[in-house]
Amino acid sequence: MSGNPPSIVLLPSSSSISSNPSIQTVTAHPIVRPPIILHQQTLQPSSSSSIPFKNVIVKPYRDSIQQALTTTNVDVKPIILQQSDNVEPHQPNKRIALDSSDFNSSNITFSAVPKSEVMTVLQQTQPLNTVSLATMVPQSSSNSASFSTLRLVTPSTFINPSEMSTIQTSGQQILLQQRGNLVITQPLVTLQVQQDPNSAQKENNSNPNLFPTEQSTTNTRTTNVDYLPIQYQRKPCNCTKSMCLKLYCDCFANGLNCQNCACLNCHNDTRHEEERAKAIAATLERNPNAFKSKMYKFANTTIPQPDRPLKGCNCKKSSCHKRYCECYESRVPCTNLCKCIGCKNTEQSVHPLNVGFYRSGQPKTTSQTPLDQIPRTGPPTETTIPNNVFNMEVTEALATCLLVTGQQCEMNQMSDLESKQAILKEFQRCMYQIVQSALGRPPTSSLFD
DNA sequence: GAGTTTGAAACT
DNA sequence: CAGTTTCAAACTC
Ligand SMILES: [Zn+2]
Ligand SMILES: [Zn+2]
Ligand SMILES: [Zn+2]
Ligand SMILES: [Zn+2]
Ligand SMILES: [Zn+2]
Ligand SMILES: [Zn+2]
Repeated sequence: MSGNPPSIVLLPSSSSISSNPSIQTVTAHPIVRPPIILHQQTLQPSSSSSIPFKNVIVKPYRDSIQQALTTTNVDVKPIILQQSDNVEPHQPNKRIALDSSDFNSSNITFSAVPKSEVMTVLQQTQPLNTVSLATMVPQSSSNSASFSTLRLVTPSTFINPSEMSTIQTSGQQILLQQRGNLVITQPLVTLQVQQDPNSAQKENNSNPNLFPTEQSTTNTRTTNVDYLPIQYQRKPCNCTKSMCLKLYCDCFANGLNCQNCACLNCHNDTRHEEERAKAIAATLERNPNAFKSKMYKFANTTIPQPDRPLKGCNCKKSSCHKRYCECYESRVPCTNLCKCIGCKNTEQSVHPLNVGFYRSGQPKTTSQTPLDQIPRTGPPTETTIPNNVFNMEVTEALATCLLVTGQQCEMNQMSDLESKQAILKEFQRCMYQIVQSALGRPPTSSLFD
């Protein structure tokens, strides 16, 4: 309820930077595979064996800091602070009645662009239904648009310097650790083109992966990713025989050029555009839906993206409870389109925290998961926040902010310690914004400090 | 890290 | 279409 949707702008509290275009990229393969939250997380009392830390290397897609990720329409539901007497402590499949009846669609906006610009941009793009775009960010923190930092709602989860987010900036690399349901992933920096007839086809290395997705147009370069405006593809492929020009290759399947991949004989790069184009055409001919999101996975789109899966799985041995299953991997329950045998991937079985993970602006769920049921290692809290707060989109935006901060640190030649502190602070700031938004709080409740 | 299992994509 | 092969990733040890 409550009339107008608040919007929250998350932008890196930029400090002074000088545009230093020459940054070299470290070529380490990102290890990113967002873990699926399981039900019976055995919460061992803080031991070595409890929730394992996984290292996630956040690595910039492109070198310079000139990146921005802007996302609109993130899911946010109005949420009432309340203690969690409502929920069974440890019942796995217990879900809270969800009434999707009325949700307050507030906006969260992450961006590496000064606030003012973001706003403008948003205004421009909104009608066009474009969500993300990349912009050059000069530097210049706008008029001290710094958001302040407050206390986090869940202090236990973060800011535990020694054990927690080991953030190291070394070279161009930021090493984070993942904990609980917070997954830091490589920030997306697929430049997602705006509808801009001219600039789209520039030769600046911006966006090599354009994909024609409409079957209508034979092979026109649609300058626009109609269906996949935001790409979550990060994982490097390891193809050896497909030349990364078949759907076997995830990079190709997601409309991306291979980058930082370990593939052999890869032709899925800008140097084989012609061949690649043919491959795309061939693939589309085989299956016109090929590059549409088969499952929900990449359904965070603005345009026609089908609201339901186009296709089901055919699992026979995995009970659809392994990541072999595309439905499970996409964190959606199996549907009647699936021809699986022995399926256990039901509405009930999907952990609430996984619901809508890959959906942008995923609004459906009003259910909450008490923080003490969120897998983590710290002590419980009485607060609850809506599910799906840390979906892929939000997480990615968060990661982008951190990355930008790290790069700024480098450019300013800050010491390691300073950098760590800065990034941690940025993390804190972002978290605060996210939580605020998750709680349905108005945006600007920021204070200067 | 090597070897196996799995199911989507490709092929016939 | 259906049946088979190929493929790269998920998984196991
Ligand atoms: Zn590949
Ligand atoms: Zn690749
Ligand atoms: Zn490749
Ligand atoms: Zn399945
Ligand atoms: Zn399924
Ligand atoms: Zn199934």
